[in-house]
Amino acid sequence: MYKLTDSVPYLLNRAGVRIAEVFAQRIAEDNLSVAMYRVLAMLKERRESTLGDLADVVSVEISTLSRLVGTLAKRKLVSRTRPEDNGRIVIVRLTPQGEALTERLMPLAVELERTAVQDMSDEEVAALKKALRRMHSNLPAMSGKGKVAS
Amino acid sequence: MYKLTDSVPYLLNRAGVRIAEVFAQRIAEDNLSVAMYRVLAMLKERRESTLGDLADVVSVEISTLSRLVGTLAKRKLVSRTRPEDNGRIVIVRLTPQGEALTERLMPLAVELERTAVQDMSDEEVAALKKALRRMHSNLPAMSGKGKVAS
DNA sequence: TCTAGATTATTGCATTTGCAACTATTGTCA
DNA sequence: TGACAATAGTTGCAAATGCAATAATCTAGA
Repeated sequence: MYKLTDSVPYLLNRAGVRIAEVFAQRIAEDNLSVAMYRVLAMLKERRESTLGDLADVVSVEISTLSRLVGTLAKRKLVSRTRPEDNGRIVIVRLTPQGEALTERLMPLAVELERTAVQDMSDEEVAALKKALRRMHSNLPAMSGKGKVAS
Repeated sequence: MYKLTDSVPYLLNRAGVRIAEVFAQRIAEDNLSVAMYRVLAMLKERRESTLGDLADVVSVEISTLSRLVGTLAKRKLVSRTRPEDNGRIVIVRLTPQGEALTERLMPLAVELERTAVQDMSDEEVAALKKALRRMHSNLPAMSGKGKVAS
């Protein structure tokens, strides 16, 4: 029998919102949002990325990301380049300052995660991550809202 | 070694966003948002609730919820009452129409959940839920943003 | 080669959201 | 009892968000 408060989507959202709230507060003094942090951390991981790829990774609309990257660029935390061999895409990279900031913030993320999973074993955490990845891949990506083939 | 794309907060957000997107699309024809559905489903579960309690359950700001419940009330899906013995609080209840709509939508939520966890065993799903609840309780509630005692 | 279509990002616009301020009511304790 | 504090909800306002439309570039087929 179905109960909202025992359903996976609900519990997922609840945990996700809370963890994001806590992290948002920690990075607020640097005037960063959680999405901004994810962009920076992603670039630290991959060195460079296009807007579209970043949008996929960060799970936000590309239009939102365009503006978000714009403000990061204004603050000299990232650079935006249109390659000569491809004038459509925009390559985003960390600046040295962006990299320094990211390195300073990552330990906070590590600590937050440790707090969140504090009473779980390594196996439990691994199972959790696996489940989260599975659910993501079990659901359609649906970029063009109500689109069914074409 | 830390990797954003292997961190729990990131994976949590990614799965949560995607599952919410899919559900949002399914209930869009009824002009409902996911938060609205959660309010309705919560009231179906508890019969009645105050705004503050609903805000906690649904994980949104009470100001947002106030407006959200306002539009639900305008559509006659819920009723708002200030009890005579307590003029501060507002009791929200489902109307018959709201109940009918909720009953119609709940199977969609069930099916979505089934799709999301399709390749997991009952034990795995139970462990997932347990982990999600734990993380939620492991993190501070922080209603008043940067507040530390007083 | 030239054109129609696809891809990628940006911008306009309306909606949603959250924080802060405010109102109203209730609780407390001197 | 009376005043001050605490609680509950609403509203103003600015910021963030998403969708749709647009611009610019690239790709592919005739």
